[in-house]
Amino acid sequence: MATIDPRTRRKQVLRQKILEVSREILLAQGLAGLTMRRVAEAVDYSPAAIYLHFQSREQIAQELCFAGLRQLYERLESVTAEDPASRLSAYARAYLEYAQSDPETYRLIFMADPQLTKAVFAHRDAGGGQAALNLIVTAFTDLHSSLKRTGGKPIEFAELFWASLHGLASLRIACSRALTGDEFRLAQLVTEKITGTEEKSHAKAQRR
Amino acid sequence: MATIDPRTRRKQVLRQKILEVSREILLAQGLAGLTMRRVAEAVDYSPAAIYLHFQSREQIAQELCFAGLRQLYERLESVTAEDPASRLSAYARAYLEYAQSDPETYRLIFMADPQLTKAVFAHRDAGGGQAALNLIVTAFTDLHSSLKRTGGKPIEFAELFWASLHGLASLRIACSRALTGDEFRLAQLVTEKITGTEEKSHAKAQRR
DNA sequence: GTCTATAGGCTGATAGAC
DNA sequence: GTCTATCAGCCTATAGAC
Repeated sequence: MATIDPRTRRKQVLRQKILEVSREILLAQGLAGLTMRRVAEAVDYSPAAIYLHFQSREQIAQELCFAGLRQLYERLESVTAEDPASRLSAYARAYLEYAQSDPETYRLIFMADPQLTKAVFAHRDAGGGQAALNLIVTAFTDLHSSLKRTGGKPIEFAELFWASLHGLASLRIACSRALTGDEFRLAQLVTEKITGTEEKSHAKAQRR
Repeated sequence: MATIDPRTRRKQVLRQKILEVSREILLAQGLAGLTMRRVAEAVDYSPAAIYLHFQSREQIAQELCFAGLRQLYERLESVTAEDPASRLSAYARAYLEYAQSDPETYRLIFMADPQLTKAVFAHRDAGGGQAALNLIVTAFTDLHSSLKRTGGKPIEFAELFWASLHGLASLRIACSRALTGDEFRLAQLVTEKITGTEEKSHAKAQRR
């Protein structure tokens, strides 16, 4: 498995470098600014050389999405709170922090191009998308069993939670003026509402 | 005010027709497919003629956004329920129905291009964006006074409500597979959670 | 007002020399 | 592997004839 062949290695390094500069270009200029020519110029090769490592511009975009979803998953996975409600509260914060940290990748994954989004979600295993949602579903399962609730499936609550966070993140990205409130506060609020933990959270807010 | 001059009239008619075909092209091919050449071909004029009615492609896109926001506002405004919680429930449905009825315009307004979104929200008066949010803010004001609640400002609840609906609508548009649940049901659920009217709504669900 | 023609760009992707 | 050169196409916007 370990490829020590220097030639293969150099190729992998260049491939990685292409992805790195692509992410920088994406961040600075958006998807429309991500052109093969610009990528080539940034890694100091000719445009044709890029095609030795990636089949198309589309494939570069897809790999950026996968990398982004992995990062998002890592942020969620690093949450350690045991109490399910606290865990969901931390997920909310982590989710918005990710979107804020790399808004253009977030936009690429969810907003830029429906074809791309569909392709990315089609082979979910390649990214952390499904894994991330699973974390949230598990938290709601834990929450409901701890509260002995019966109404509503955890997957529904998880999707609702996710949609709310996505709404906050994407409105902020699309137009910072759209929301006058702080999205972290709004996320905390919606988490309380969906988990039904308003009373507890006031004490928690004091502790902070 | 009434311009009966036939020349002016013909000009207005053509302008309107340009917007109509633009919306059709947008729906079929997305923003990238909306080019001056295609618009010109669809109205059977030369590309140059379009510039007599619109300064640029960007301006056409903006006017489509304004028209879309007006339509969204009309749908919300036609809601008549007096009880604030029921009104919000109906707003949720109307909002999702609008997004579903014209997904590419919805995408254009909120997802396609941050510059465009910012421009549209910058002169809000031109569209129904601010007016629509005001309806929701009013409903939350009514709700809170009827419930004699003190915690949280109505504008926060309104923005949260909006963001949740936008999250549902935009995830559905970006990737129909992303949400496994029915978004109307999820919207009903989040409305109940945010308004805190879960008990009532069960009775309501029966009545339907 | 409407046309033709065109300036002046940009793009993704490939063929073929080295 | 990497290059140069290029194909084949797209685009917005404008100048100037009619």
